[in-house]
Amino acid sequence: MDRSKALAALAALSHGDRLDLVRLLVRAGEDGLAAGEIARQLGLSASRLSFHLSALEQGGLIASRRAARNVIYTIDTGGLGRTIAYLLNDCCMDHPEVVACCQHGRVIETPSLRPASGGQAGGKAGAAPDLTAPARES
Amino acid sequence: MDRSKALAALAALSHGDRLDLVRLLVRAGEDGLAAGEIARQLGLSASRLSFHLSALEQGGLIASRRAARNVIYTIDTGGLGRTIAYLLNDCCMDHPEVVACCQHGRVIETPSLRPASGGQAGGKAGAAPDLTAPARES
DNA sequence: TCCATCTTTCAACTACTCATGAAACGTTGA
DNA sequence: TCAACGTTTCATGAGTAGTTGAAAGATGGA
Repeated sequence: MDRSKALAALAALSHGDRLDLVRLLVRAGEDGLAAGEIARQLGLSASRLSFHLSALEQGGLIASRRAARNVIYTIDTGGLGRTIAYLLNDCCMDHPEVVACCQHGRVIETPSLRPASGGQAGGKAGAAPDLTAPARES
Repeated sequence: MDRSKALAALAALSHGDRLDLVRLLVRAGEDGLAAGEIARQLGLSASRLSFHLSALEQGGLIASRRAARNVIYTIDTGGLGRTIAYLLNDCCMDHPEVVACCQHGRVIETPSLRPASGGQAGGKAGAAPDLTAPARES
């Protein structure tokens, strides 16, 4: 992932409404949600939502497809993952403490989430040392 | 990590100069770098650097300490890790594909995951997410 | 104490992002 | 083809971030 793309993605994520939007689309899974439905759930005007959606799409974080009269938006898990990977890999250069902190945030305390999937990526669990990891405070 | 803190951190990261600054401080490790040295290496004016530094400090991504005439800035690995963890955990809800992409991005070099569309998201697939499935093209 | 060095703060300006409502565009069904 | 619906784009104004140079604050050495 190149720098400008990562910057666009980060800029897109640094807004409360758009963070909510991402969360909503992650929950929605691959079915996605129509723009109107998103606007209803987040309480946004159509034009404002469209503005946010285009920011996220330009940042490579969501994708869209037309379905009849609706435009369905879905989360782009690849783009999201690459953005986070960019931070970890390119920016933080896999700094052990950052990675550990990150893993603790993920492994410990996984609340009752239901992103529609079975379980959370067991990826790597015990790998990380304690370090400073304040874990997430929720 | 609360939402407003995460937003401040993400906003701080969504600027090229500040991303370079983070990278520089990660490299510098816990010894950190003096503001003047940072300005020299990044080719920034003193006031502009100070502006960026305060944005990063406010976002909880760096810390500072005085050493004689210099102010030494160091990366806050905890803050950085918590920010990334917030994205993964709270926002993406540990979506298997995001996590996988993220892990691959770190270990290998971000394989060519299909951006959106194709995604066979763990959506409602039911079975455990095929974490190992996507990448691994080598 | 005075001066040199390093860093931050301030004021002014530009440019951009955000928010709002109206209009335009694309699609569907009659 | 026309009307209805869902969505995006446009025009406008307000607010905020970014940039620059000058001035002020903090520290150490003579």
